Amino acid sequence: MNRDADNPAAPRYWLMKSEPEAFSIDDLKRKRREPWDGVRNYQARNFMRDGMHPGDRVFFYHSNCTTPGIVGIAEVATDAYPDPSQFDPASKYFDPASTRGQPRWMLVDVKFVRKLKRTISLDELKDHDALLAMPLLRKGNRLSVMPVGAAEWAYILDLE
DNA sequence: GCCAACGTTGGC
DNA sequence: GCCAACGTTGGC
Repeated sequence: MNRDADNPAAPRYWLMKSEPEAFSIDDLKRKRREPWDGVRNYQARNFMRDGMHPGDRVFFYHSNCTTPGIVGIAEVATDAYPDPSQFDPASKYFDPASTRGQPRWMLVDVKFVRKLKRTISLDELKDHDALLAMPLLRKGNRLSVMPVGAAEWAYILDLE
């Protein structure tokens, strides 16, 4: 995470996974903006809490589906704030160990930018040596929020 | 602080 | 639905 270290205001790039049956790019398009709730992994939380800022660009990735891959572009709309679902006993994301004084889980709002003209599938991404260093392509990786390098971002957009 | 058991993610 | 990979939990 030292890219753009000399320019903290430079836009950053991310990838966020969602299962389309739970929340798809079309859902985001319809709602235009959505709190990215339910992240319960510390590393993913840290990226949102410490790394994300309004204006950062996000690849929207569909996971756990027929054709996993990048399907659209979104934008970070807020700085991180406590995920309300952690306080809601009726939510499946409820965390009894979290308190409002010391919330454990943070989120950002994400807004729709556009769908890609086509899905750039995981299979296709794997075919490009320039992308092999991406955490997304590392075997066994389960992170749902991860940084994307500026060069990788541009490279992937060129595939579209 | 180790590590076995368990739960989850997510590709296939 | 299977299962590899990985994170978390909790007994000790």
